[in-house]
Amino acid sequence: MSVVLNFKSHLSELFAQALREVAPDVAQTEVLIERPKIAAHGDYACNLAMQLAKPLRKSPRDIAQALIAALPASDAVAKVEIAGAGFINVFITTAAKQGVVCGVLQAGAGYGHVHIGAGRKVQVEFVSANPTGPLHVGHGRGAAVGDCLCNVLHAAGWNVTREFYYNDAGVQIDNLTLSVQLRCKGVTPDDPSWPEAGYRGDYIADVARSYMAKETVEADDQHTTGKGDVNDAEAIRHFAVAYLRREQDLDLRAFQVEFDVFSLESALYSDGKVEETVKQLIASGHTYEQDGALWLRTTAFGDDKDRVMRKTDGGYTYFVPDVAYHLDKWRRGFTRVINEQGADHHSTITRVRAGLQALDAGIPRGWPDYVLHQMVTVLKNGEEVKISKRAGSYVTLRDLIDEVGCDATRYFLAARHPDSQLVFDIDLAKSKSNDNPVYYIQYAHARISAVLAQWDGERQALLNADVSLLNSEYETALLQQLIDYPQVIETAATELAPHLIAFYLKDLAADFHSYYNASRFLVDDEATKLARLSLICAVAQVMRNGLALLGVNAPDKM
RNA sequence: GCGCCCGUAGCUCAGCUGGAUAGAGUACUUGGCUACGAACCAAGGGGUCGGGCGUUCGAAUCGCUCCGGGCGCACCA
Repeated sequence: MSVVLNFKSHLSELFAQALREVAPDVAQTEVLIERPKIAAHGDYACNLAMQLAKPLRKSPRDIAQALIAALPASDAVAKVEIAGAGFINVFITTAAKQGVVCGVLQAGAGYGHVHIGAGRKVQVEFVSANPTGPLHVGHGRGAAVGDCLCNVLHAAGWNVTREFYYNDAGVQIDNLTLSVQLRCKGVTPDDPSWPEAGYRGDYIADVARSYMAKETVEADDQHTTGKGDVNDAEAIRHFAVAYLRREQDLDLRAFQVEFDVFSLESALYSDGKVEETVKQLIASGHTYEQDGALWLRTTAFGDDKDRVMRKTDGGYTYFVPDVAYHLDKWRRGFTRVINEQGADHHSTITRVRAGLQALDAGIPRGWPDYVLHQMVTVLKNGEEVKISKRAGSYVTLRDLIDEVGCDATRYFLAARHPDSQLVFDIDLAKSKSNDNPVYYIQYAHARISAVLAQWDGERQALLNADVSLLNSEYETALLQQLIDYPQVIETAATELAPHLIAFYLKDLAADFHSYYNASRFLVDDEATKLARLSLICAVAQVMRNGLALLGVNAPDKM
């Protein structure tokens, strides 16, 4: 008997065959296999008969009857029945389900990986904060969601590149330079002369102090030393950017997020890529001069108004290097790019895509993809927290990591649908109790580790356990969870919804805790003991795999 | 005013490309450690899925509309 590890696709194939025989005319109909919510409705259900009722002008139940008669035999299928309006419910044999234990133990860390990506390249750009201050909670959400998404895509068979884009040029950096310079001169933000757009956080003073003390900072393998000259704006700019990039790098390291590539906006200028993009846009005929500025006719590509490319002062708006940057991504061979960013930047989507279309470079209309996360509100003692000492006007990612730890921060920031606003409750994330889902999941893993540690056998023996002994309701539920895991990864990857992993793990942990309370593992009967241990060993493996996708530790003790 | 996102139990949220009786956690009420870790488990109450109309055999899910909340509408990023 061959081991079936993906029942959904297996059944889908069986029904497709039956369909070709029963109704060749509509054999193109997509076969959907779903998991019913109620156990009495079987393990899998197919609604094909109901879909075909109209085109075939027959009753769903008659069609279901015919489909069942034509269904090829399979070792994995125990029973097929018609229910309700014409659902076809399929029951999987327990033997086939029990096979998953061996499957998990053999595949190990690779269990759950699927191949929908087929090794294709995908670039995920996330965080991409301006080097003008420490990372804030919003960047944290971007980091958690983006990193988890990358892990999920990798597990789904994609060849992933993580990229961070630094906007180290432009007006924001001018403001940063000015702010640091003023601090060097001893001017503080409460002084009346402090500019409206200036940065007010305490960290600006740190940068100024470090620059004046001629310290050396290291960022991206480059060493930058403060010149100590209050009047050299260029030196201050250079130093401030390096200083803050290092600071952000340290924030990311503390959050255990790593990038493959860092791209700099300034490099797009020095490499001539911005100029080249402008020339190409002009050549494509979608630009015009008006009021002393150069405009791009983005309205021709779905934007609600045209955009300025070159300002009257001769500088380019951020939009031009953005287009140049994305053209560069395309030329690097990324036919798929996903930009993860805060929803407050959503207006750039239309603009960047319009700019790329205007280039006539053969880039598809909907390229690149976007995942936008909504805003984060931080709550403490039931009240919203809006400021931090260091940054002044916002809560930093570092504040959260220091207060609740890396694991809990990552979990909470990744465990929500990106589309919904997030309330980060510091008290909840900190609580080492049953109301904290992170500990709930980690505790399940630690419990399994503790049981296995007390068992004096060889792990290898678990591979030969008689899994046919696993047939209690608790065991059946866990087997089904293990079977579902690859499907969860597939859905999370196609929907770009990493939060599904977090919910899955909570469900898996819940089923395990129930099992734990209802049964003993280290029993006298050797066969029973091995069977149960092999199951919980497989559960622990899947927990490790899933937690790794979230970037959360799976501790053996806590 | 225009665009994007959201509205599901008191609170925080799931609900996969429409499916059968809408689910968790938390809070509240009860019960379970001389048993592998009680950071756990079991049981109970709690809902016009924001309102309305439509499409469909079938809608929390799709479409339209209204109400409410967030974000964005720069020659800032």
